[in-house]
Amino acid sequence: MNKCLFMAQRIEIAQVLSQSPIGQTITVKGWVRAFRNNRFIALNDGSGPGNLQVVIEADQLDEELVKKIKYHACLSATGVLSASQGAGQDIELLAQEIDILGENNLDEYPLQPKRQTVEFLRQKAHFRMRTNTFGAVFRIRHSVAFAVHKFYNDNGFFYLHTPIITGSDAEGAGEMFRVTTLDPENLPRTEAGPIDWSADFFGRATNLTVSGQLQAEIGALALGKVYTFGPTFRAEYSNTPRHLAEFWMIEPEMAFYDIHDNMDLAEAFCKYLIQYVIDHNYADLEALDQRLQEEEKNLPKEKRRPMGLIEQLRFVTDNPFERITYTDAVQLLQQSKPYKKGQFEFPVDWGRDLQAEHERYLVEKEFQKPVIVRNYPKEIKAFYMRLNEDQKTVAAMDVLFPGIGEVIGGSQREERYDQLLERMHEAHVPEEDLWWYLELRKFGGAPHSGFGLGFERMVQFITGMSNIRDVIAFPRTPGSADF
RNA sequence: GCCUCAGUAGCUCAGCCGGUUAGAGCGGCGGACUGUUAAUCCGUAGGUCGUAGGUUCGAGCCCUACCUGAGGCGCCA
Repeated sequence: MNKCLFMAQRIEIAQVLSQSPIGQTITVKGWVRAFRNNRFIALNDGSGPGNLQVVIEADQLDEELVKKIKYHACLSATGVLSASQGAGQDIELLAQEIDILGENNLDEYPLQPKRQTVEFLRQKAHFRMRTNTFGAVFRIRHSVAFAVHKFYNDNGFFYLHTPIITGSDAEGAGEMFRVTTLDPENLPRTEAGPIDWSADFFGRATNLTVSGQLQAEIGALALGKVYTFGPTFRAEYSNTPRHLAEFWMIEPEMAFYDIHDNMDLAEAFCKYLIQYVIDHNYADLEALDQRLQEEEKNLPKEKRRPMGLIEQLRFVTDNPFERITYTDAVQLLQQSKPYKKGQFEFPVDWGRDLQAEHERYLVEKEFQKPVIVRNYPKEIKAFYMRLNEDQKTVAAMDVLFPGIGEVIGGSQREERYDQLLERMHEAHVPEEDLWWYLELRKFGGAPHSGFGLGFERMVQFITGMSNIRDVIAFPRTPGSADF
């Protein structure tokens, strides 16, 4: 833990616990997690999962002040750090001075010092970060975000900010949110009747981005290796524990990378993020691991996770991802037990997309580790993916993780002008909208690849949180945009 | 968007076959407590049973619609 220069006359509890400056007089500030026996305060300031025990002499403090030491009240404590006489902790602060910084009214405060459901806490998003679980989740989320930048910076990538408002709606990545300043009560019309978007702010119809990929390709074909990391918006009515209307996505794009280079990068990237959290947030992981184990105690064995959280993370970093082609995956599925027993709800045929149940079988039963499926039929994939020599498949790849499914989708891009144009026509993508995308191929194009990683899905996997709404501070989902 | 399940005190839940005044634990409030670890002990308050209709002598319980939440599916990251 580095010393912070901007400490506002206090020392952070994470630093106290890691350095144990016994004998020194220090000031800590934080929120009360428990007040026991009129004497012991468990104080947490969010700097880490650990609490500092603050010991008071109640008869030496003002009675009114002691009454204000309540659950989740905020206070400042100054005293001498000492070895603890109690069994539960090594050190404690013998307080000489206590200042209440923010009182709490427990009569109306919704949180309680006990296990509360994530569904309840989600409705109290302004308080939930004060709990052990969400504190751990959001410290880890920060670490993953930081590790993203560190990984790419250390590997020679340039961070490219792609636009959040975009005029292109030709990407086919889902329904978009319209951005407009027009008055919905009084929309300008052309003489023929439709809405006149040329009268809108940008002189054209605009939307929130569903992907920065097409713009990232511009960067890759000039800077070599770039990545984007920003918010992404999908106006899909997706009501699942794995979807958000507003989420964060990381999209690296690399010149001269083929599909295999792309898969190598994707695997190394996933492993790096996980390893970074193991190295920097181990105590938070332990807390989440323990929470999951307690939660699963009451479940029947077959519903429990096959591994503990940390065990599973290590398993992913220590083993190569399985790599198979779509064609092999279909064969494997057709030879599988659930297929033969008719246990799959959806058919498995070459040319159909793999369903969630099929992906789960591959990842959780067949291989029991992350799987990268590549070379999908061109009909079920996007127009910009590179056509393979068989003329039937494209150089697409999906990285599938246990529990959360697809965490990465990517491809080698079609760099051949004529091929791309043909695919655009087949997919009914208007070429006049993407004239610049086509020109990239016309003027000094290059083979290149890239992928998109769903940031929250990765955080979900690393923290073990089962609902994606619990790994983003303020989730946006259909019908819900509170806070 | 489709399907399934749930909604009873602040939270988590029980409530039999439709039958008197709806219960528990935790939390809150009042008090005790100087070595506690989700502290403990004593006392106490707290409910329009999601909403609106309906069936019935009688509805927390049955029926219909709606709202909210969760899970599954589709779409995907």
